[in-house]
Amino acid sequence: MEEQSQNGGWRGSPDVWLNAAYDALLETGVDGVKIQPLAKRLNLSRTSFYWFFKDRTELLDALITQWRAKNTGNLIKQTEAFAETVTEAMLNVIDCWLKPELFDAKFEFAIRGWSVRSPALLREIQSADEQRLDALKQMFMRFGQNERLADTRARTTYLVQIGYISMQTDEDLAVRLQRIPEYVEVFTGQPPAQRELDRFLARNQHPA
Amino acid sequence: MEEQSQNGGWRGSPDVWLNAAYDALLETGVDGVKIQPLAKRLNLSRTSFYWFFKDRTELLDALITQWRAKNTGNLIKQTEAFAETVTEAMLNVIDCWLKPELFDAKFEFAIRGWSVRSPALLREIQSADEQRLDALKQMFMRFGQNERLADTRARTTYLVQIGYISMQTDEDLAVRLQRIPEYVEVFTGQPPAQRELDRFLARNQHPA
DNA sequence: GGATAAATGTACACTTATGTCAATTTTAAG
DNA sequence: CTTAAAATTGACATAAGTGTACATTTATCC
Repeated sequence: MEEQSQNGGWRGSPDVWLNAAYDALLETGVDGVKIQPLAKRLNLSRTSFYWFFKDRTELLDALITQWRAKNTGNLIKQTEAFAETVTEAMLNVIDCWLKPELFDAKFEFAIRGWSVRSPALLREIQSADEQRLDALKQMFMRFGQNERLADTRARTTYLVQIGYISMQTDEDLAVRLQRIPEYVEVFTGQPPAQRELDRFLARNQHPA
Repeated sequence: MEEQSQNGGWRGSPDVWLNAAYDALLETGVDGVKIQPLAKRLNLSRTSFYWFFKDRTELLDALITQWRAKNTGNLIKQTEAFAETVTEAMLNVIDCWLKPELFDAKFEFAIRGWSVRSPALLREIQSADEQRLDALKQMFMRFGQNERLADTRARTTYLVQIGYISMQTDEDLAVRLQRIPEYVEVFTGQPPAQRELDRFLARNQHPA
């Protein structure tokens, strides 16, 4: 009785509209998130939307809430994961850029594009940036970097990822994995040990 | 007779509309570039726009043309500027991130946000990214880096900047100058010489 | 099977945008 | 002063979106 996703039942729900909004946000930016087009895609009457949400603003707020919940928490967790060396710690962080369940890059990009027109959202993003940068900086300092260099290394690590997202490159996993050893070397100042790379590849080479 | 920017003359011109469009693009993204609001800001009748441009699309195309002309050319020029060492070369590139006349970061950000909804524009941006990354890679290789590491250093340098733009941080010149020596070290793998920094600061410390 | 709540749909009123057309005003040139 | 080109404007037609009110359909609970 719990699962009733067959046909015939009610077609709409808050989640159905929210997921459609999420898709539209990623595909076309916040200005693509409009009730009328979403209704067309869902084959639902436009107005039945208002049974689940007060208005369009409430839907947009729900999107922001969803973003808030996901990306920042996981990244910080990865900076704190166990590691013997700074290169191993770096590889833990890089997991975020390869595992979609840890960090939703397209969502992140869409939210940033949206923030141009929403000062409130911009403030939220900048607070998230600060938290993430600080977590990375602490990580570098735990491995003996002085504060200024730790700060710059944190920024480099983080900004490369934000920049990568912003470039909207769509390379496959193999290509991206190739560059990892060099990135670790540039970000941390030293090359990763082979056994660290082996461990990293072992957990990242199953694309399914 | 050449300068007639007093009051009374014709108020509109292609440039007046294009500049207003540019401002709107930077402030609110491409969806803010609408004839009606622009007309209100310019205190002009909405319809007089059509005397200068065929339609909205032509205005948007003009914006893209403007972007194309500015950012890529200057960056590549800086990667090719004279330098004795890799750190000096890096400081030449960093000029782009500090001198608005060399690289318009906000414009770049707005264009990237726009490209989510314009496949043609996305292709243009990706071509620009390739050209810029290649120029940086060549620069690192001229100073003896092997190809793979040169590629990663080029990406790091470039992506940090794209990421920085995407963060929409608004730090003042002094704060940004402080971090430069560390960035040079991370990007190139070696710290810059003091006389190189002196030269760099000399040409970047006049904010006017 | 009938009441009831959940979900959907139709009709309406309103807003904001685009682009065309036919006047009208303004400037410069003869 | 006239005229013609350059620039501006208001009226019109159209499109796409928002949200409300009210009726209708669909499932569920007794």
